[in-house]
Amino acid sequence: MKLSKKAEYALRALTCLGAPGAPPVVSIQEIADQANIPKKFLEQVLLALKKAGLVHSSRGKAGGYSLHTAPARVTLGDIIQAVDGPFAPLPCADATAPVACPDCVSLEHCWLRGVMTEVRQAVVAGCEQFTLADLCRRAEDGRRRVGQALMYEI
Amino acid sequence: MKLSKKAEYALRALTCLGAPGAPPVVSIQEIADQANIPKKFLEQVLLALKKAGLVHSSRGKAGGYSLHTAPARVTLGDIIQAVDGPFAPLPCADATAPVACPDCVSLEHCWLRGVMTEVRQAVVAGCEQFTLADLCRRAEDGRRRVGQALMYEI
DNA sequence: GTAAATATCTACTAATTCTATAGATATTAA
DNA sequence: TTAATATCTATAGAATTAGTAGATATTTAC
Repeated sequence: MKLSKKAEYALRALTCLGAPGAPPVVSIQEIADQANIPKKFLEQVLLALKKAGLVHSSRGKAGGYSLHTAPARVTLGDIIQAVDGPFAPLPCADATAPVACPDCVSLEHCWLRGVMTEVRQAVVAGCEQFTLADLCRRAEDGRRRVGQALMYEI
Repeated sequence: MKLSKKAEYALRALTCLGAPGAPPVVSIQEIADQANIPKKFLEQVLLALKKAGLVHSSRGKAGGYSLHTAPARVTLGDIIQAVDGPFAPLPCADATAPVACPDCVSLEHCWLRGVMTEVRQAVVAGCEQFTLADLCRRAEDGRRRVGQALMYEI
């Protein structure tokens, strides 16, 4: 129940791309600078976001990243799961590919499975309340109060 | 977003203590055997549960552990937080002792704090749907279908 | 009062996961 | 052809989680 650095960086990077006035394409280096993220680590984060279809990339000179989906259609849950993998308190409570836990003889008889499935759903619902558009708006509000230098303040 | 072994063992141990027909006091050794938990690790789990006021212990011959609170008044959230610490996606979104995150200049200006606070509340709500009594009932149902040997099947 | 069974405490080791870095390669535009 | 960029694979370092070891304190029964 703790936000990973990967997820934190993903949120910062995406709000960077979705910030009002942001250029249409932003390089890894620029994102790393603005959002205060180790560049090589950010690479991996952006790759994951790309794999999940959240960003688009272009190579070569003047290349970089841009949002692939409208900020209002991307939820906080989408972002976290893109970099950290699916929410699943137990292997048997995974939404799409449930498998039996090591100590269990079968999925069906696990007495925690139903419980953990509902917990997962609650987490997902909690994360789907918020869209990237919300995050960008909040980040912008924060910047207005504190100054442009703090783009990367989470 | 993954249940720790500590939490898993805590759930098994407590359902062990709260099982219908369980003796009023159960030793660590007996819990470890019934619930298939490494004994020395279980020690630490039970100490944490005791510190959180969920179980009571007695030493000496015929000593052991018993539930301190009625199963219907203990939630899944209480149990997980007792062994894993408070739910807090970010340090600034802790329910009782919020502190600024490393990259933040202050709590107040963090644009993620409000978001993560609501996410935490959703998780807590998801975990408070279930009480230890629910878990014990589900575990008992599972045992009836599969056989007493599978007490420890999560 | 002694022995046996128990919980408690402190410390350590092992395994795993998370975070970050390194370096080579491919692509694009000027 | 060069410079700026993304991509890929591998690895190192740090932190957390999981598990183990051994000594100590407490209680009951005899």
